Amino acid sequence: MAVRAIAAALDDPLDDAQRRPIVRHNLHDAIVSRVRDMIIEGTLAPGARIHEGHLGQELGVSRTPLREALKYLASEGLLELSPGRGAVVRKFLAKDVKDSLIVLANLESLAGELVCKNASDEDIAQIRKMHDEMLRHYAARDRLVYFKLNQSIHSAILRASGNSALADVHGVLQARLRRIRYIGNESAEKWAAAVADHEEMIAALEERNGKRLAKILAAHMDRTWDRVRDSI
Amino acid sequence: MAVRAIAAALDDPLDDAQRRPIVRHNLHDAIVSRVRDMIIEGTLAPGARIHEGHLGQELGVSRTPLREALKYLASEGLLELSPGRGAVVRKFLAKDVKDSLIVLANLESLAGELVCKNASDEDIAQIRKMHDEMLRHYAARDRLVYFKLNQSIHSAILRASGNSALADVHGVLQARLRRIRYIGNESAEKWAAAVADHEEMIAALEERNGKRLAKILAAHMDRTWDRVRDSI
DNA sequence: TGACAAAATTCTGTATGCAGCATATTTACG
DNA sequence: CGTAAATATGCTGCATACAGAATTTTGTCA
Repeated sequence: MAVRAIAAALDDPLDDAQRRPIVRHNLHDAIVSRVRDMIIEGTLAPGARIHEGHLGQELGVSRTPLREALKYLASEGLLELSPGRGAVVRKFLAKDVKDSLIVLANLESLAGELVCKNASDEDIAQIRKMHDEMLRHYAARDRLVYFKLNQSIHSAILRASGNSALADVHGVLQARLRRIRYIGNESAEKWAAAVADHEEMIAALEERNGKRLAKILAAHMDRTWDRVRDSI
Repeated sequence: MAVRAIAAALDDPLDDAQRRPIVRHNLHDAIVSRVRDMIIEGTLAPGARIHEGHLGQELGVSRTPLREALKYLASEGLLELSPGRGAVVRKFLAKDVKDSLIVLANLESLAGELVCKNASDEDIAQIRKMHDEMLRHYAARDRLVYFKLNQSIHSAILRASGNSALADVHGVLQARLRRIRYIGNESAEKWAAAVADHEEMIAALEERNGKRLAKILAAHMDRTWDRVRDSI
């Protein structure tokens, strides 16, 4: 199921360094995750044409399952297919990014209201745990792990909202922007502001104040635009 | 690009009777549209397992491009992939439908505000044209053409909003629900109420009253739930 | 030297074949 | 006669091979 695959990848977005070899069972999912990560990390640069032969060799798989994975990713919007010319890594223009952030703000806002209604206490505790861990990595200025936890928190909120369609489309948009948000350098103040947003978030969530959480999430997304606009 | 393919299919959702043969150029898109239509029309029933050999033979293509199309549709959420067992037409539970409608209401609401700001006069004139034609087919009680135009109007509003990410995710959710909305029988009164909604819609659009249009679209989507809930 | 045309190369698109797994059927046994 | 094991069948997953389109290279002429 699409949702699961996306959700799984969201939990483990940017694995550092070199990759474990492709697993033998469920090759499709493995290739999809790997290529998705390569796009997000920039190994496959935006606008770059994908050479099926080379990439297949690099991953140690033949062209057939690789092509299937490429079609899958094209449907997610990470690749574009031009007939006769194969797949190209999609370039996101500034407008695409801004448009996506507007939609994300809306979706997260809705999720904020729902999660306060529908989340179990364990869900919230789990999110709080991630939040605390994220704070530790903020204190250590460990940007990569911070980023991964940040994404995981947002995904967890969406999942805990109980609306899988919502989590699904959110996952697609979040995946599209992950690279840009990752490379988007934020100054110390902006980073601090983002952390402050998260503090408010978790507070609103724990008091199950849907309206407030929705507002914070939307505003948080608005500020994200300021953080990434220069890196597009 | 995913968006284009979806948008194209939205314009021509349920072509009646027998199909033109698969075109030779751009086989991928052709197969994707055809299989998507077969799912929407119910030729491929929800829960049904897809037999690659048979379906390929029926469409006159080999398994390779067919499998690629199946992965693509799985990413759209119309199919589910289970390793070793191939693709199965996704079953939408009542909750899935309701969840999707909630998200759709939100997205269309946002689109309503945007379209009043961003649409060109020609865009609006075009939508008005579709609306008038839809009314003629309502008068003739031609449910199929009415349905197609209805869907096209919603898609056109989304496209005219100028936010492609928004139109994109809307397209995915709309595609998932198309079959259910199509078979959802509405009584004469409910159908009339839907038409009345559309009248209000077009009025709000023409006076570019974003708030009003957003409200109408959201309410329209809420009522859709009543129309389809029994047919799930 | 630059531009155009033709040939050669490379890459994509599709079909086919085979291995392995899942399922259906048969057979053996309680 | 029912249940479980064993066998047989069928289907999916993957690799490879080939045809045709796209691109690059080479050659020729102005």
